[in-house]
Amino acid sequence: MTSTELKGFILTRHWRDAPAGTEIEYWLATAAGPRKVVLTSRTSVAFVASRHRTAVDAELAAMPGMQLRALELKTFQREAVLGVYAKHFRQLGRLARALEAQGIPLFEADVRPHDRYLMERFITAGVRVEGGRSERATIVDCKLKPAPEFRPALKVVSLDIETSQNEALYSIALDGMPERVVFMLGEALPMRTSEASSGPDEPMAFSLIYCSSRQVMLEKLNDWFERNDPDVVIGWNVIQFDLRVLQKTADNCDVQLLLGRERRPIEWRTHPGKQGYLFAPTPGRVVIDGIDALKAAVWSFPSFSLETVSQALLGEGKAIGDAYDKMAEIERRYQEDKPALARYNIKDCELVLRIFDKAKLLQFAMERAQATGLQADHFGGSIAAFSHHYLPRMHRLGYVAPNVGEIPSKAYPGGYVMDSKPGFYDSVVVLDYKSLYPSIIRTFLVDPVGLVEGLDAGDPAMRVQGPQGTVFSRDRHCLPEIVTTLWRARDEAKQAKNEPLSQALKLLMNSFAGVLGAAECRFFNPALVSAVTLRGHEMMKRTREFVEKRGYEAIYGDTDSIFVWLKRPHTNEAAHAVAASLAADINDWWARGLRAEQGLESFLEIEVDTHYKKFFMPTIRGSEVGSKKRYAGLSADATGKEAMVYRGLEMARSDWTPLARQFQEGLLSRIFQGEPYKPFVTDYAKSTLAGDKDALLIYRKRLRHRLDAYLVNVPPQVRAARMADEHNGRLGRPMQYQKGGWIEYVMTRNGPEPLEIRRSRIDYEHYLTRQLQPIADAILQPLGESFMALTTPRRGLF
DNA sequence: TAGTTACGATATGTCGG
DNA sequence: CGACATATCGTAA
Repeated sequence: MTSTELKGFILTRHWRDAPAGTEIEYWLATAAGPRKVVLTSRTSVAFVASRHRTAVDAELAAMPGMQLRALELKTFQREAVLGVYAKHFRQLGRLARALEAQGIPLFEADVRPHDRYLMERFITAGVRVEGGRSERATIVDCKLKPAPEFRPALKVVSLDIETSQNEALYSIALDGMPERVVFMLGEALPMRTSEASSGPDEPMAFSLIYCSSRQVMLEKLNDWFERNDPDVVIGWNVIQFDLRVLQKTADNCDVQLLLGRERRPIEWRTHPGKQGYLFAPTPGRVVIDGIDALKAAVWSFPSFSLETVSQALLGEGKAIGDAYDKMAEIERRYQEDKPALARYNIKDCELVLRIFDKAKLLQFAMERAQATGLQADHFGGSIAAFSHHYLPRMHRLGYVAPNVGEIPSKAYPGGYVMDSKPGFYDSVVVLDYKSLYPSIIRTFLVDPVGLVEGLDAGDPAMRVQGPQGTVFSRDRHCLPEIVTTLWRARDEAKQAKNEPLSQALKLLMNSFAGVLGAAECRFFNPALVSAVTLRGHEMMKRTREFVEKRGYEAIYGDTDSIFVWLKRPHTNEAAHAVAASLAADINDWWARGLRAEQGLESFLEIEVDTHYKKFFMPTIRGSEVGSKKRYAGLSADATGKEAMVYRGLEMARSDWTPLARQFQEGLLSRIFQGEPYKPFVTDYAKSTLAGDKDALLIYRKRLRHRLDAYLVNVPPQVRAARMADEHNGRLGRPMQYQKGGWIEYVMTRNGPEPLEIRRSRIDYEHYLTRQLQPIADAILQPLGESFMALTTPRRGLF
């Protein structure tokens, strides 16, 4: 009964309506192992405008166990509200629907009990457990308090399966915990002498367990999970493939798949928007997919296949050819060499573990959960994270949250993109505003409640004028404080070299302006988000004036950055010094100006981003007008370290061929380094035509839609994919592209042909005029040259 | 278990000559 | 045939 202090990290959360009232369940990871926290008989609350009391009373007559109470709260329309208290959370949903039919909004009826409990106590992930009754690993009716710093060591298992091409389960591998194992369908083959002597003699560091049926495999899997009891399950596409196939297999052979704690099943959900995308809530365990986690942490790779990512991060893979070779090889090993299939299977588990380690994905997921208030395996969720932070603070200012859809959707401006001045330059420095939108929110007090309060702040001195006639309260707001807290936490994380936390906080802050512009967010308001973006426009224009008054020229800028041409070549040190002093002066100028003119404290902070010793800004193709979002440069950091930078150009785009990208890189680097470039152009074209670069001709494009959804026109990648799948059909192989995906093809004299069937001759003319010439001319024309002139042998020359 | 707008390039398909 | 609109992809921030 007397509890020593227990701290935990929330792994999963759940609610259910029990006879005595709503129950909330949290699974925690603690230093002493997993604990289940159950909070019983919880009352749920929603809000309704007091003027609808009669209508609400009429509805409640048929709903026992609900109560109304007048509260000191109001809506965004500044109407007084009643609290509606329900013994069962589901009653609130029913009431909301009944009232909606009468045009009466019920506010916050969609905030789920387990989230509500946490947010109102400022808990995100780390908790301290106080009081309650303990029985073994379960704690009932305790209190949870925030313990933001608590991070337990989590037990992680990496799971991977192998199947036939039709998803018939062959084997299951589990790695990362002491009991490393592969469950294999079938029985050990008697080993032939030749195999035993020629095969690799390595000892298997895992147990290979043969199972006589899939039913047995799944039962052994269930037992393994119960015995080893991991906190976290990781894998590669693990929910959409491995767990889905395991569940399907279990359903087909009439056995239960029980991977949750207490041998509970996965509670499958489908994504409301993304067709066919599954969620796999698993009681007590967090399921983290490596691909989703990398994307959430804004890693970028040419492809997110396990092979590509392990090559990029670990310098190692285990490729056995293309997808078709891979399937054939798995089939062969299953038939002829099961130990080899097992090794292959567990090797994937190991790669995933090492990728998680290398990219610190588990730390990122935990820090993100702590920062956002979302469950650790819930990626995306910007809107939910905003609500988690905003709702409790808003309640304390006396407001209830609006419902989604109160404000009609409307277009609003985004970032300001300056017209560029095209050409080649020496010494261009880039200054950029650090976390621009969060800094605007902090400085100009942009806030949903602030906008409501600004309407009738009696004292004009308590208002801040925003763009388009908006007015914000100077002292009643939430978002600026939330941003300030996160900003400080991020500075601390940086100091402590906690990169995952710093990254998580940055992403969270940057999502705040975005969600105010998302119609699915309850705080959506075009006026509010415009107040942020238009401030940004104004800042960019004023920054430009400042820079030009100093005698420099702004040649480009995008949203939060300004490209300043120093007008003559500077040494790297000199350029960095000029940039640093410009940045300091701009920051000082904002601070003094905002204080003097509006009495605001400036959190605007411009900083030196890059010095480009050499810089190239192209024109729009076939025009003299400077391009936007496309440029290249040779950067040098403060220590003098140089790097080529490409933004938006073909070099930065995965849908251009390697031929084109290598050409652009070769040409620009020669020009930037002051090396001869004309022979390069001539030779490159010549060797392309000679077939020396045939390995570089492959286009790789995504099919973003189902193959049968391309109706209006048929782009090359779709033509290639249709050919490939017809081919697969003829061979009796499964179709690869029907639901979209990635396709690789080359351009032949008979049009695009997928890699699966390359029979026609290469269309070199296409590669010359469509891949090399546009790139060459964009670069050469400012230099008074052209691709044609350099690649057409002139008459009379020889 | 839904953050955003701004921008550019190519290929396709239609229309009028 | 070229002018033009639009579909599609991928990217910057």
